[in-house]
Amino acid sequence: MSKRNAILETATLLFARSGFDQTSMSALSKATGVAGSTIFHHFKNKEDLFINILSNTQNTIISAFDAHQQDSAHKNGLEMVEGAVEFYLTFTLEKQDLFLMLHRHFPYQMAETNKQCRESLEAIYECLVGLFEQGVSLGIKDGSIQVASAHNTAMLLFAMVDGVARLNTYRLYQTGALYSDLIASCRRLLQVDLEA
Amino acid sequence: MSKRNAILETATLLFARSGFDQTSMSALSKATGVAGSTIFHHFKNKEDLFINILSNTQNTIISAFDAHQQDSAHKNGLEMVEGAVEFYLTFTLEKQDLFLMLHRHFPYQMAETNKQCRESLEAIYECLVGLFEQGVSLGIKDGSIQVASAHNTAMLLFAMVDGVARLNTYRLYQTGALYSDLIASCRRLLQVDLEA
DNA sequence: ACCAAAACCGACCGATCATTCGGTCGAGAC
DNA sequence: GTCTCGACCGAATGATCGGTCGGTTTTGGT
Repeated sequence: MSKRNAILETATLLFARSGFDQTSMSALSKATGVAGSTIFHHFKNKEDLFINILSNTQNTIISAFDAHQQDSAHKNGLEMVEGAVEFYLTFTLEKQDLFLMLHRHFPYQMAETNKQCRESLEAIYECLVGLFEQGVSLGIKDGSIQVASAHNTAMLLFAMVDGVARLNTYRLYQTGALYSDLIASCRRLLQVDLEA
Repeated sequence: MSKRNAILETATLLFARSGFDQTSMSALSKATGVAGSTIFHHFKNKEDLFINILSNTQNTIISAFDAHQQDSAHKNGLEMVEGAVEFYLTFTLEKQDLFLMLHRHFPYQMAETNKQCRESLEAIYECLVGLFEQGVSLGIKDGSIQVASAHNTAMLLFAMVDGVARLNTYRLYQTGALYSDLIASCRRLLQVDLEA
């Protein structure tokens, strides 16, 4: 692997586990096994390094979500949403470090001054919420879901599902036991009447 | 106000808005209007300062929640939960800085090495989730709520409500428009059948 | 009025921070 | 064979960090 990619990979891990400001460039250079100045040869500065990481993260997430949408089959919108919830939970476990990074505060702080950072974050969230929203919209059309607003409902679903994933990263609660209740709650939330 | 309290108040604001590591003691001393060493006269070190802030936060939140429980009247568990959701949203807006601080990552990071920090955070979350859980338990008894597990349901409710509040702090979405949908979603989530 | 204790301060410390600089090295172009 | 250029490195930079120290002021009890 090129040193540039090695730096990106190690930095992703360190930024996720320790945070942006808590990770020093010297710690990163040691962990990667390159000289400190080599990092600055490949990246303009520390912030630019993170922007590159975020851009990679964006690509990773978007292509994984696209792949899921093409692979998955569903007989109606409600089932599509349920599949999306399951996929999201599995994906956050699979890519724990990426979501640990996205659940931190520094990306959103940087987004307030850095345009590229904001654009990447918006693209990521548009992808995340978008998957839910597509399912909800489809469900409204085919009658499997009864809600007022597809977008607002998708946002609330996302807030709940991501909130559960986040409780995991904080290590205050074991949320594994919640997963089946979570799916059931989503179904209740989306349907006025249960048709067995 | 005593300088000690002035330091605590200013530090709460700075830690919330800029983060723990991003707030330097010299910046804090300037913002408070005291000498840098005065802070270390009142607090053992920077971490101890935050522990004191968190302890104050714990007291603030718990007494506000106790006051709400004593003041509010409700005819059944479902209404109690709805009142709790409304109260939580209002409270997070009222005490924006406190929740901005609690929505950051550094308290949970510190909790992994600092026992007092962990205990305070657990007490805070027990209070937050507890309010929802009491309502759900009551609702299960009086029949206004039909769910399997009071605790798990309360956790999911909390994850959703707090997730919406958090989206606000990230400034990626305007969540004000979500509030009425949020209440409606909670009601759907808690009831199998709607009885008008 | 006096004194001990607590509050407070400016100056200073070593460590660490992100970043820069001058230069070495090896691969590909001609 | 030599010229060029990007990858890479070790050492050094000034700034800033959390924290300490010795001494001064304020306060409250007697």
